[in-house]
Amino acid sequence: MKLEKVTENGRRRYDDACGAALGMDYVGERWALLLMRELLLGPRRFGELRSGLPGISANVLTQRLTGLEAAGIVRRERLPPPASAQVYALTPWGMESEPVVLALGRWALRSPAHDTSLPFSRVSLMLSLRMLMVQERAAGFTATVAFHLGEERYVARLTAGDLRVWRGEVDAPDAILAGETAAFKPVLYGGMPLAVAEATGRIAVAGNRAVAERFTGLFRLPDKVE
Amino acid sequence: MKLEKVTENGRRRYDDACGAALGMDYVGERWALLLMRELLLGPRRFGELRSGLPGISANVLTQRLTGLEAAGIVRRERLPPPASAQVYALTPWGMESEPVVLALGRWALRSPAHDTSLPFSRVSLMLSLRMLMVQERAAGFTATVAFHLGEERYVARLTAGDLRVWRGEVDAPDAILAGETAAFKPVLYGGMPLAVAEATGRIAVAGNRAVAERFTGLFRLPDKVE
DNA sequence: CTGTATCCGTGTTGATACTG
DNA sequence: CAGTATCAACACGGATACAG
Repeated sequence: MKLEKVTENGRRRYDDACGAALGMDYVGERWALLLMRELLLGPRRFGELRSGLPGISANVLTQRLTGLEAAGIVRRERLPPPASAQVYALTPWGMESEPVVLALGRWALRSPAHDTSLPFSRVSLMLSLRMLMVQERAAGFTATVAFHLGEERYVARLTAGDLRVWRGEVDAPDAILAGETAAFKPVLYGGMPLAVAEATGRIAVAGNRAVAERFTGLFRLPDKVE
Repeated sequence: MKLEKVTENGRRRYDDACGAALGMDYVGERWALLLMRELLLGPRRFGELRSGLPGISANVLTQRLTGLEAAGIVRRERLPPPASAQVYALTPWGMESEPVVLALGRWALRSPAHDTSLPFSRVSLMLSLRMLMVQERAAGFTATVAFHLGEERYVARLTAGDLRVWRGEVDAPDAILAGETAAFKPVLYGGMPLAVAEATGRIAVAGNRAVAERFTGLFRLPDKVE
């Protein structure tokens, strides 16, 4: 009987020199790529990861974190006192997986089966800015916009057509947008004017309103196929 | 008891509006992305797919083909008589997954665990040209090179920094390179001069030798991390 | 709160054998 | 060659219980 080769942990491998096959060895297990997605904007704690990955169970999350750490994609970090909590972060190579996540998202969103009403993590929302910005609309526009999503704070900075996004604070943003994740979906991807979301109280706008409105109009959900 | 939602076929979904999650619903199942890879250079028959996917079993291949067809990624086509055989092809949207495969490969090949001695399908070799061409080396170079890999024929055409690759024939290529897949790996990615592979009889060169040598030097395996 | 270690029901996977 | 049927192994998710 021919035995299939498995990894040290007993998982299945493809045994193929092709980079795509090796890539699927790493990210093809259930939850692995989404876990990496949740870390692309900065380190997260165990509980934060669980919140961003609805449906994952604690034991599976632990297994994935262990496996990705062994692969050199994730690293455990201990925050300095007094926080002194453990967080999980992507290694530099793990961070380089961002183009994979963005390309996969751009492609899949053209599926006729895409359902925008499904839940959407905060990281997904902020990552979608980089995934779905329309380059031509961004030409010649420079702006720093702070997003306050519930308790979490993110920053998006557009400079010379290059959009950077990270979790954290920023001094003197041009505008601040505050609201829950779901409130941003119609504004960024459904053609709803920012003023409407503001009038209904779902998004609060501070700072330069013109910048806020232009910024929120930079993005487009790709057309569906068929 | 809370029931988890599943697809029509009973498979697990992520139920996440994020494009990356939807993408993993489609390509995250074992073998799915590699199957798509095998179709990126043109339609293939059932048996050709099995050859390019060492280790897949017939029933799983059937399941994946059925699933990808239902998702609108793969299409069954019947060749016109006298061939009259059935082949599987990517739909236009399925073809758009190429950037995902290329990005995944570029990222994963930087893994310290990448093993170049593993098997490598013909499609993988030809796709690696698009995956790993160094743009700067291609500047100002125009060439059409035919690859004869065993029984199969591929064409790579470089024009204005843009490399196209497809399975098929071409009239009057600048050069023809003939050999087995394994013979090309050291030449394209191991720094072996084409002349050496030729001297050992592993690759036969016809046509413009200078074009052949410059062309084979356009590619580079990314540096490994750590 | 942050995990780890169980057990268990279920579905997915893949090897083998088999049919058209 | 193309695909189906069967069956065994195991990965997954849920539900605990439990440790630091």
